[in-house]
Amino acid sequence: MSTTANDQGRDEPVRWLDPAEKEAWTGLVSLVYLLPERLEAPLQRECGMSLFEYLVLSHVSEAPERRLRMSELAFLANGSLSRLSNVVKRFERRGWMERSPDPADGRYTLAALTGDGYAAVVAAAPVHVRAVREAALDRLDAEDRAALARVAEKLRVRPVDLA
Amino acid sequence: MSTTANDQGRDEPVRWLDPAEKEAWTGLVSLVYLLPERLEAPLQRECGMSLFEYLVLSHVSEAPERRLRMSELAFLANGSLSRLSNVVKRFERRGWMERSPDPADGRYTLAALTGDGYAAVVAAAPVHVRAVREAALDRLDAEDRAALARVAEKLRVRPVDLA
DNA sequence: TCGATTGACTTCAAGCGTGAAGTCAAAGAT
DNA sequence: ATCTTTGACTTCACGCTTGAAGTCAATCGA
Repeated sequence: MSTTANDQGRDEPVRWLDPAEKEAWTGLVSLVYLLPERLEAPLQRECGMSLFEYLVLSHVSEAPERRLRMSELAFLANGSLSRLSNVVKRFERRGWMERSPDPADGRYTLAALTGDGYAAVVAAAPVHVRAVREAALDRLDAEDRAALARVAEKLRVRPVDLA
Repeated sequence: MSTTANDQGRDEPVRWLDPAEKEAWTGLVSLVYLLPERLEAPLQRECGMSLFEYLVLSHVSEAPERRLRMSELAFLANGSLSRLSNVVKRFERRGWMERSPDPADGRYTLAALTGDGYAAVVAAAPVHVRAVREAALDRLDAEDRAALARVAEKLRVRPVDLA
């Protein structure tokens, strides 16, 4: 069913997409589906980790004392708490991360990088950056990149808004 | 590990991201992770289908005689053949699609919508369009939308390139 | 002081995607 | 005519995400 078809009935009329909107939308959908795989493949092949796993490790590596609260980390990595919890559990098994209650407030859990975890993300960073350049950044000019940042800012939703 | 950190060693020097590049990249990553869920939720809740499932049905509904070759459909929906095969198998079980060898060339499989399948996508279309508008299009101006289409064209990779 | 409430986080069963392995039709070579 | 090669597609085991259900710490009200 084309999203430019006629109103199919509902309380308020459906505002179908015009051609320019459809082009933008189709483009966005293709990015959403095709881009992750292109970022994942080199990371999986060369470092044995997914893009999400890389992002998690990367955010923690940049935090003070290389530790973050799980809720903050979930937000930074754009994932759910349950997804993050499963991922960090796997990292604990690999010896890459450790979890502990936050001394300041027991309701929070801190996730910290181990030495092995830090080494893994340091090794993966160049692979990731190379993939990011090849898949995206090097194919865009400054105007494109500015537009991406602008669009993302306008569309971004904080996980709290999903609750 | 920040993607703006120093070279960690490799054959050719790593071209770390500058601040503008990092902002664009961070924005793109958040789109890739957060957008699908916002499109999925209303479709799952109101129509019992995922975004990918909707896209598959939608493309077939727009094809001549509401039938397409699996390879073409996989391309249009931005998914792999094995993913599509699994999805269409589920659609067959629901009574929404049928598969048959292409009479013109037995190497190809045709996927066709049934009456029930067509009704399902017709019902889902307004839900999808509403979600697309709320999550993305209505938050962007014409310049943003043009930029999205342009960026997607530059980054788009056809599935054949992934082989 | 104590019970109720709220929010952070974990767990795990169910469902889905991936990708290697396999099947099959058509094309090409001999 | 027959065998080999190629490409389309399917299958299925494995691993991952989701989200409901549950646990636990801190806060609030009586």
